[in-house]
Amino acid sequence: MHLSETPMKLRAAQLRVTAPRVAVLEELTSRPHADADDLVVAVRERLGSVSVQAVYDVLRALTAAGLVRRIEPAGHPARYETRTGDNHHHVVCRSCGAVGDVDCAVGAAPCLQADDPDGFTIDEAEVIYWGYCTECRDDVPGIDRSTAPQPGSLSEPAP
Amino acid sequence: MHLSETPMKLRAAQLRVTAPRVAVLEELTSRPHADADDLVVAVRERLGSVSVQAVYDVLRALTAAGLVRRIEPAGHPARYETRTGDNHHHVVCRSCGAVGDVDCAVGAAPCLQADDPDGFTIDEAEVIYWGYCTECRDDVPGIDRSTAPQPGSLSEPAP
DNA sequence: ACCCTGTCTTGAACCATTCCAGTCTGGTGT
DNA sequence: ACACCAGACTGGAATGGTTCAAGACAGGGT
Repeated sequence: MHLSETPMKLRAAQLRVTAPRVAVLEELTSRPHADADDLVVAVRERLGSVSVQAVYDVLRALTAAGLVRRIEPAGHPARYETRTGDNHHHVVCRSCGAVGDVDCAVGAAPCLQADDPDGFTIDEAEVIYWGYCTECRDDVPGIDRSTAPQPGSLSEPAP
Repeated sequence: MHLSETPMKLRAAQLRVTAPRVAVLEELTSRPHADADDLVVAVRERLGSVSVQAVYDVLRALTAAGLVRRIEPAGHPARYETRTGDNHHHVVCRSCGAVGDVDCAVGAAPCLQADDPDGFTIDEAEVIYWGYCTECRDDVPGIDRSTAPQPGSLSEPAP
């Protein structure tokens, strides 16, 4: 995979090719689920200096163009990833905020057909799994599904 | 339903019974999915004056005790609801942020069994449906599933 | 009735993100 | 090649929801 194809992606998305954009997009490819701050640091290592706002601006442009997807887990800063278009969801560690990709076991959207959405017109379903990553489960003693803040959805099977 | 049973709920949850707590809990029962600011206003109408921090504090205590559930839709302030423990999810209006309850069509958690969560120990699955409420769909001309920012999960049925 | 723990108040800080005005530059047309 | 201009970047400041800190106060067990 040649990195030089990144500019072509930008072009294909009707976006100008600039150093910050290429840098953000490539860094994001090599480290999925990075947050804005991670990217600022990473891009600065590449280019010497970039303003925080430039990174946010780039991320907004890329998101609008559909090249990156924004994930906003409650209580954590937004994460970004380049894997777009496929129906996948995320696991988030309650402790360290680590994010992992999860393909829905059923493949795509069977339970995502909402039952009676009060007249809402639904166009997207977003699933976030909460739990603990391997490291945090080991670090924090006694963490198991029993110590979770809320019993939560999974622990209540259908009546 | 007597309002006076609210203190008993607090007691049952090992919480002290105070005016702000009773007020927050009862207001939250009568207006589900209220955000912190709504509650500050509502509680002030009842009690004359309460500090914003008291409301946040009460909400945190109630949430920790499992009496209320916190919903944090990306890009909107947190909402709170008293309906806890049952496996239900939410629809959020992209335009006005209105929130509605949705019972999963399948009843409970079939697709919520994550496939290969990278070693994560999952204890909860959170589903948020995005779309437009009845009013906003009418107000903003041309809104339909075709104008949605991202095609999203629902538009991609299983291969 | 007393005391202690936990709750409310006031005030300020926090953080991710956005807004603003100005300067610079990619890329298209001449 | 050159010039032009919409659109990107820079720096600085502001926003808004939420949380922290220190002190005054009060619920409720003893």
